[in-house]
Amino acid sequence: MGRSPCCEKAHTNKGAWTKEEDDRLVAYIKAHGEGCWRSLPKAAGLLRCGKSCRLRWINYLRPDLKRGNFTEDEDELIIKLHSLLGNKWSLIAGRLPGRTDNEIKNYWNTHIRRKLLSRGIDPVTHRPINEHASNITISFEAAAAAAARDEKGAVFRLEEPKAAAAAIGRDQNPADWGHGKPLKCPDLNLDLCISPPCQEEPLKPVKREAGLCFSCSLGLPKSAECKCSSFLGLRTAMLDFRSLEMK
DNA sequence: AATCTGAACAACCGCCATCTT
DNA sequence: TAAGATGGCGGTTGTTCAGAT
Repeated sequence: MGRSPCCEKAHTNKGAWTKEEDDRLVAYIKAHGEGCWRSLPKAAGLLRCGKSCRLRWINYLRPDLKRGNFTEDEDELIIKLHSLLGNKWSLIAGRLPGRTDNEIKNYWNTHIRRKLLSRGIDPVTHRPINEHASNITISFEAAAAAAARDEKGAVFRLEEPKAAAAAIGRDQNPADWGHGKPLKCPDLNLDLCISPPCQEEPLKPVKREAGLCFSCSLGLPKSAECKCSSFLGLRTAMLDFRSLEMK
Protein backbone atom coordinates (compact mmCIF):
# COMPACT_ATOMS: atom_id res chain seq x y z
CA MET A 1 0.00 0.00 0.00
CA GLY A 2 1.76 3.11 -1.11
CA ARG A 3 1.72 6.10 1.11
CA SER A 4 1.93 9.70 0.18
CA PRO A 5 4.41 11.70 2.20
CA CYS A 6 2.95 13.48 5.18
CA CYS A 7 3.81 16.79 3.60
CA GLU A 8 5.52 18.36 0.62
CA LYS A 9 9.12 18.16 1.65
CA ALA A 10 10.24 20.56 -1.04
CA HIS A 11 8.43 23.46 0.58
CA THR A 12 8.97 22.82 4.25
CA ASN A 13 11.55 24.12 6.66
CA LYS A 14 13.65 21.71 8.60
CA GLY A 15 15.93 21.96 11.57
CA ALA A 16 15.65 24.13 14.62
CA TRP A 17 12.49 26.13 15.15
CA THR A 18 12.69 29.90 15.25
CA LYS A 19 10.98 32.07 17.84
CA GLU A 20 8.62 33.32 15.19
CA GLU A 21 7.60 29.81 14.18
CA ASP A 22 7.03 28.90 17.81
CA ASP A 23 4.90 31.98 18.31
CA ARG A 24 2.82 31.21 15.25
CA LEU A 25 2.25 27.65 16.30
CA VAL A 26 1.34 28.55 19.86
CA ALA A 27 -0.98 31.33 18.74
CA TYR A 28 -2.72 29.07 16.28
CA ILE A 29 -3.25 26.24 18.73
CA LYS A 30 -4.44 28.63 21.43
CA ALA A 31 -6.98 30.01 18.99
CA HIS A 32 -8.08 26.80 17.28
CA GLY A 33 -6.90 23.94 19.43
CA GLU A 34 -5.00 20.86 18.31
CA GLY A 35 -6.85 19.93 15.20
CA CYS A 36 -5.65 18.20 12.09
CA TRP A 37 -1.86 18.28 12.14
CA ARG A 38 -1.66 17.83 8.41
CA SER A 39 -3.56 20.98 7.63
CA LEU A 40 -2.34 22.97 10.62
CA PRO A 41 0.94 24.24 9.13
CA LYS A 42 -0.80 25.82 6.18
CA ALA A 43 -3.56 27.26 8.32
CA ALA A 44 -1.03 28.65 10.78
CA GLY A 45 1.17 30.04 8.05
CA LEU A 46 4.05 27.71 8.82
CA LEU A 47 6.35 26.13 6.30
CA ARG A 48 6.61 23.00 8.38
CA CYS A 49 5.54 19.42 8.15
CA GLY A 50 2.49 18.62 10.26
CA LYS A 51 4.42 16.00 12.12
CA SER A 52 7.09 18.53 12.92
CA CYS A 53 4.46 20.91 14.32
CA ARG A 54 2.98 18.19 16.45
CA LEU A 55 6.35 17.21 17.83
CA ARG A 56 7.28 20.80 18.57
CA TRP A 57 4.03 21.42 20.36
CA ILE A 58 4.00 18.23 22.36
CA ASN A 59 7.62 18.28 23.37
CA TYR A 60 8.37 21.96 23.91
CA LEU A 61 5.51 24.37 23.54
CA ARG A 62 2.71 22.78 25.53
CA PRO A 63 2.00 25.00 28.53
CA ASP A 64 1.81 22.11 30.98
CA LEU A 65 5.35 20.95 30.44
CA LYS A 66 7.66 20.75 33.40
CA ARG A 67 11.11 21.86 32.36
CA GLY A 68 14.29 21.42 34.31
CA ASN A 69 16.23 18.57 35.81
CA PHE A 70 14.67 15.28 36.74
CA THR A 71 14.43 14.66 40.45
CA GLU A 72 15.80 11.60 42.17
CA ASP A 73 12.23 10.40 42.65
CA GLU A 74 11.52 10.77 38.96
CA ASP A 75 14.71 8.84 38.17
CA GLU A 76 13.63 5.94 40.30
CA LEU A 77 10.13 6.01 38.94
CA ILE A 78 11.41 5.93 35.38
CA ILE A 79 13.65 3.00 36.21
CA LYS A 80 10.78 1.09 37.76
CA LEU A 81 8.44 1.86 34.93
CA HIS A 82 11.04 0.90 32.37
CA SER A 83 11.58 -2.42 34.08
CA LEU A 84 7.87 -3.06 33.68
CA LEU A 85 7.16 -1.53 30.32
CA GLY A 86 10.42 -1.56 28.42
CA ASN A 87 10.98 1.18 25.87
CA LYS A 88 7.38 2.27 25.89
CA TRP A 89 8.32 5.87 26.41
CA SER A 90 4.90 7.28 25.81
CA LEU A 91 3.44 5.04 28.50
CA ILE A 92 6.22 5.95 30.88
CA ALA A 93 5.69 9.61 30.10
CA GLY A 94 2.03 9.17 30.90
CA ARG A 95 3.04 8.42 34.47
CA LEU A 96 5.21 11.50 34.79
CA PRO A 97 3.11 14.62 34.57
CA GLY A 98 4.79 17.39 32.63
CA ARG A 99 7.36 15.11 31.05
CA THR A 100 7.34 14.01 27.44
CA ASP A 101 8.25 10.70 25.91
CA ASN A 102 11.07 12.28 23.95
CA GLU A 103 12.47 13.94 27.03
CA ILE A 104 12.36 10.71 29.02
CA LYS A 105 13.85 8.75 26.16
CA ASN A 106 16.75 11.18 25.90
CA TYR A 107 17.18 11.25 29.64
CA TRP A 108 17.23 7.49 29.75
CA ASN A 109 19.84 7.20 27.06
CA THR A 110 22.11 9.87 28.48
CA HIS A 111 21.73 9.54 32.23
CA ILE A 112 19.87 6.57 33.54
CA ARG A 113 21.50 3.98 31.36
CA ARG A 114 24.85 5.02 32.71
CA LYS A 115 23.53 5.22 36.23
CA LEU A 116 22.28 1.64 36.04
CA LEU A 117 25.49 0.42 34.47
CA SER A 118 27.47 2.04 37.26
CA ARG A 119 25.30 0.11 39.71
CA GLY A 120 26.09 -3.06 37.83
CA ILE A 121 22.60 -3.38 36.45
CA ASP A 122 21.83 -4.15 32.85
CA PRO A 123 19.62 -1.26 31.66
CA VAL A 124 17.81 -3.55 29.24
CA THR A 125 16.98 -6.47 31.50
CA HIS A 126 17.23 -4.66 34.84
CA ARG A 127 19.19 -7.58 36.14
CA PRO A 128 22.66 -7.61 37.59
CA ILE A 129 25.15 -7.60 34.77
CA ASN A 130 27.12 -10.51 36.26
CA GLU A 131 24.05 -12.62 36.75
CA HIS A 132 24.62 -14.42 33.49
CA ALA A 133 28.18 -15.54 33.73
CA SER A 134 27.56 -17.49 30.59
CA ASN A 135 29.61 -15.26 28.42
CA ILE A 136 31.28 -17.11 25.65
CA THR A 137 34.50 -15.74 24.38
CA ILE A 138 35.31 -16.09 20.78
CA SER A 139 38.97 -15.80 20.12
CA PHE A 140 40.26 -14.88 16.75
CA GLU A 141 43.77 -15.67 17.81
CA ALA A 142 42.67 -19.24 18.09
CA ALA A 143 40.97 -18.72 14.79
CA ALA A 144 44.24 -17.80 13.18
CA ALA A 145 45.76 -21.07 14.21
CA ALA A 146 42.64 -22.87 13.17
CA ALA A 147 42.62 -21.10 9.89
CA ALA A 148 46.13 -22.33 9.30
CA ARG A 149 44.73 -25.83 9.52
CA ASP A 150 41.55 -25.05 7.71
CA GLU A 151 42.49 -23.21 4.60
CA LYS A 152 38.89 -22.64 3.57
CA GLY A 153 38.74 -19.11 4.95
CA ALA A 154 38.96 -17.79 8.47
CA VAL A 155 37.46 -19.82 11.24
CA PHE A 156 36.69 -19.01 14.82
CA ARG A 157 35.97 -21.35 17.64
CA LEU A 158 34.52 -21.13 21.06
CA GLU A 159 37.44 -20.57 23.34
CA GLU A 160 37.99 -22.92 26.21
CA PRO A 161 34.54 -24.42 26.07
CA LYS A 162 35.12 -26.65 29.08
CA ALA A 163 36.28 -23.80 31.26
CA ALA A 164 33.39 -21.67 30.11
CA ALA A 165 30.97 -24.46 30.76
CA ALA A 166 32.40 -24.97 34.21
CA ALA A 167 32.12 -21.27 34.90
CA ILE A 168 28.45 -21.26 34.12
CA GLY A 169 27.75 -24.62 35.71
CA ARG A 170 26.59 -26.36 32.59
CA ASP A 171 27.36 -29.74 31.23
CA GLN A 172 30.94 -29.65 30.20
CA ASN A 173 30.24 -31.19 26.89
CA PRO A 174 30.23 -28.16 24.64
CA ALA A 175 28.13 -29.96 22.11
CA ASP A 176 25.34 -29.81 24.64
CA TRP A 177 25.22 -26.07 24.82
CA GLY A 178 27.22 -24.70 21.98
CA HIS A 179 27.33 -26.08 18.55
CA GLY A 180 30.72 -27.49 19.11
CA LYS A 181 31.72 -26.78 15.58
CA PRO A 182 33.94 -24.05 14.31
CA LEU A 183 32.03 -21.14 12.95
CA LYS A 184 32.98 -19.80 9.60
CA CYS A 185 33.45 -16.09 9.49
CA PRO A 186 35.37 -14.73 6.54
CA ASP A 187 37.60 -11.71 6.79
CA LEU A 188 37.01 -10.95 10.40
CA ASN A 189 39.62 -10.31 13.00
CA LEU A 190 37.84 -9.41 16.17
CA ASP A 191 37.89 -10.53 19.74
CA LEU A 192 34.31 -10.79 20.77
CA CYS A 193 32.49 -11.67 23.94
CA ILE A 194 28.94 -12.72 23.36
CA SER A 195 26.17 -13.92 25.62
CA PRO A 196 23.17 -16.00 24.78
CA PRO A 197 19.89 -14.15 24.92
CA CYS A 198 18.51 -13.71 28.38
CA GLN A 199 16.08 -16.55 29.02
CA GLU A 200 13.38 -14.79 30.90
CA GLU A 201 10.30 -16.46 32.18
CA PRO A 202 7.78 -16.13 29.41
CA LEU A 203 5.09 -13.78 30.50
CA LYS A 204 1.92 -15.61 31.16
CA PRO A 205 -1.15 -14.13 29.60
CA VAL A 206 -3.07 -12.30 32.24
CA LYS A 207 -6.77 -12.36 32.18
CA ARG A 208 -8.34 -8.94 32.30
CA GLU A 209 -9.83 -9.43 35.69
CA ALA A 210 -13.36 -8.31 36.07
CA GLY A 211 -12.47 -6.63 39.33
CA LEU A 212 -10.38 -3.95 37.70
CA CYS A 213 -11.78 -0.54 38.42
CA PHE A 214 -12.32 2.00 35.70
CA SER A 215 -9.35 4.15 36.72
CA CYS A 216 -7.00 1.21 36.70
CA SER A 217 -8.35 -0.17 33.46
CA LEU A 218 -7.38 3.10 31.85
CA GLY A 219 -4.06 3.32 33.61
CA LEU A 220 -5.17 6.38 35.50
CA PRO A 221 -4.21 7.18 39.06
CA LYS A 222 -6.06 5.06 41.55
CA SER A 223 -9.28 6.36 42.88
CA ALA A 224 -9.94 6.38 46.61
CA GLU A 225 -12.22 3.37 46.43
CA CYS A 226 -9.89 1.40 44.20
CA LYS A 227 -8.91 -1.96 45.62
CA CYS A 228 -7.04 -3.28 42.62
CA SER A 229 -3.61 -4.64 43.39
CA SER A 230 -1.18 -2.32 41.78
CA PHE A 231 2.27 -0.94 41.76
CA LEU A 232 2.42 2.79 41.16
CA GLY A 233 -0.98 2.53 39.66
CA LEU A 234 0.20 -0.12 37.24
CA ARG A 235 -1.91 -3.17 37.64
CA THR A 236 -0.38 -6.55 37.30
CA ALA A 237 -2.32 -6.87 34.11
CA MET A 238 -0.07 -4.26 32.64
CA LEU A 239 2.89 -6.52 33.19
CA ASP A 240 1.62 -8.45 30.26
CA PHE A 241 0.88 -5.32 28.43
CA ARG A 242 3.08 -6.37 25.53
CA SER A 243 1.18 -9.49 24.76
CA LEU A 244 -2.08 -7.67 25.08
CA GLU A 245 -0.92 -4.93 22.84
CA MET A 246 0.56 -7.20 20.24
CA LYS A 247 -2.50 -9.24 19.73
C1' DA B 1 43.70 30.25 22.73
C1' DA B 2 42.75 26.45 19.82
C1' DT B 3 41.31 21.91 19.25
C1' DC B 4 39.27 17.67 20.59
C1' DT B 5 35.86 14.81 22.76
C1' DG B 6 31.84 13.39 24.81
C1' DA B 7 27.37 14.58 26.83
C1' DA B 8 22.96 16.46 26.20
C1' DC B 9 19.10 17.37 23.67
C1' DA B 10 16.25 18.81 19.66
C1' DA B 11 14.53 17.13 15.57
C1' DC B 12 13.82 13.87 11.82
C1' DC B 13 12.67 9.36 9.76
C1' DG B 14 10.30 5.24 9.05
C1' DC B 15 7.07 2.13 10.61
C1' DC B 16 2.74 0.73 12.63
C1' DA B 17 -2.07 1.28 14.32
C1' DT B 18 -6.26 3.26 13.71
C1' DC B 19 -9.68 5.79 11.39
C1' DT B 20 -12.18 7.06 7.22
C1' DT B 21 -14.02 6.40 2.76
C1' DT C 1 -13.09 -5.48 2.88
C1' DA C 2 -9.47 -2.87 0.84
C1' DA C 3 -7.02 1.23 0.27
C1' DG C 4 -5.72 5.64 1.62
C1' DA C 5 -5.01 9.23 5.24
C1' DT C 6 -3.50 10.52 9.57
C1' DG C 7 -1.65 10.30 14.17
C1' DG C 8 1.56 8.45 17.17
C1' DC C 9 5.67 6.03 18.63
C1' DG C 10 10.44 4.53 19.00
C1' DG C 11 14.96 4.63 16.99
C1' DT C 12 18.41 7.37 15.19
C1' DT C 13 20.88 11.38 13.72
C1' DG C 14 22.57 16.09 13.84
C1' DT C 15 23.81 20.08 16.42
C1' DT C 16 25.34 22.55 20.31
C1' DC C 17 27.98 23.20 24.27
C1' DA C 18 31.02 22.39 28.15
C1' DG C 19 35.06 20.42 29.86
C1' DA C 20 39.57 18.39 28.97
C1' DT C 21 43.90 18.51 26.72
